[in-house]
Amino acid sequence: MERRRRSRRPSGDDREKAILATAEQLLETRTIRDVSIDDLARGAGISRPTFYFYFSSKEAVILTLLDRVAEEAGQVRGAALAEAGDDVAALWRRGLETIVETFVGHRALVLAVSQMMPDSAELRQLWSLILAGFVDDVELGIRSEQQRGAAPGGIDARHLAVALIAMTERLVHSVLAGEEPTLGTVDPLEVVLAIWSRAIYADDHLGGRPGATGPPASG
Amino acid sequence: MERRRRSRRPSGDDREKAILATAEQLLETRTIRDVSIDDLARGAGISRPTFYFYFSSKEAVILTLLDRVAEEAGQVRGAALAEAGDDVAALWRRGLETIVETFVGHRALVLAVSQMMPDSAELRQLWSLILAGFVDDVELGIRSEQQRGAAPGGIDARHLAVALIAMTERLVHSVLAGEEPTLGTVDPLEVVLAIWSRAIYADDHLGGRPGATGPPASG
DNA sequence: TGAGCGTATCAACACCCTGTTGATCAGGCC
DNA sequence: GGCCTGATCAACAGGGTGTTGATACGCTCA
Repeated sequence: MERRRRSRRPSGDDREKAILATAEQLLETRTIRDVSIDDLARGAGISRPTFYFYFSSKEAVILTLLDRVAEEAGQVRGAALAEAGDDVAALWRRGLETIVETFVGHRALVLAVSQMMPDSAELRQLWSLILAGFVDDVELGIRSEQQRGAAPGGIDARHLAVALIAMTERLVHSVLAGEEPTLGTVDPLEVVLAIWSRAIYADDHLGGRPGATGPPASG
Repeated sequence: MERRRRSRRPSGDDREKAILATAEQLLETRTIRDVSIDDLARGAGISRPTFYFYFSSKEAVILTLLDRVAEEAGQVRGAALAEAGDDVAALWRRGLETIVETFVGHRALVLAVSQMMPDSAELRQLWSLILAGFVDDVELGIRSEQQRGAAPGGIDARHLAVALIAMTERLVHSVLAGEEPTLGTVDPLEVVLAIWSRAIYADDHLGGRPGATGPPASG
């Protein structure tokens, strides 16, 4: 691991970091829409045109920030899987905690990203990459449980995983944004986990086949 | 039902309609961000300042459009409940279809709303009102099934309802926006319904109590 | 009938934000 | 010492929002 850049610029690299730091800081108190490029520039001690020397747009700043999170998410995903042993229940819980933590641990950024997504194909793509990672893990877990007979089939593992991650994402986002309707004071994680459990392990009797009518009482 | 306004303006009322119609039309092909107030004005055959005579902002236009949907949603909710008889499975399916239809039937508007929500407290409020209506219905259904013993307890009906609506909302939105990861070619409604079924009727064994470890195989 | 009042309309303005241009400056290097 | 490259910014161009002040239309009431 030798250092790559021999000619370290006196300030250039620091300026970039300063911009990113300013962005993170300002996002703690304001919406991304309310943070102008001038704000970012001033915060980093430079003028607006100089900002453009480092980033091509506000979007690029957020993208860089999100890149970090994406990398972090990839790493913890692997770690969570390796960590827990045979305890399947603990493994699900740990996995869900990891996912939730990824969002909650970057509240300001996540909200900014969700606000800019409609305007940025690149952001959408990177975000969906992060989600896809989570979906892959959950899908794998479901498939594994289905194959060893612990979980019933009937729903495609992939579809189930996509839906469960969608639910989790939306619910966490609601909480982060303070939206209604709420789960109240309850830890969203517990609610989500309970539904994951039922969705993955229980059998369905409301299924797609027409004619299936009376719902059997399942104790 | 007598007409209220005796002095019907020669054009004023029509202008307002024209603006709303223009908005709906333009949203079919562009993002709300890409529709300027000037576009709306020109589309309605007026100048930009005149637009402000009818609406105070772009947000107000979307709000008016969403108001209609909110009313419509309230009406079909009642209808769906009254319609189906004893067939509980059909009732759930019908209810879910109603909800999904509300979103899908107004694709352009829904996408516009979701884009403006971060910037508009009023939009957030109205949107959450619509959602709350759906949540109430689902909660009622769950509670009813739990009380007659068809559905197990273990998850609070309200929380379950909130989470299921969140999942549905997010998933439908993904499809409307063409986001990844996708459910593929499958009808999202079937996937969602299957998960509703499991979440509402099956029992959980991954639950919150620590110590619960080995997942029992459920047939 | 014509003064008066609300409705409706818009040119022109003030403002803010983004992104670009072109000039400038500082330092390493040949 | 000349020159390229990195870095910087005043000034500009362009596009969007929301406001102001003047104006025109039509109805009503004296």
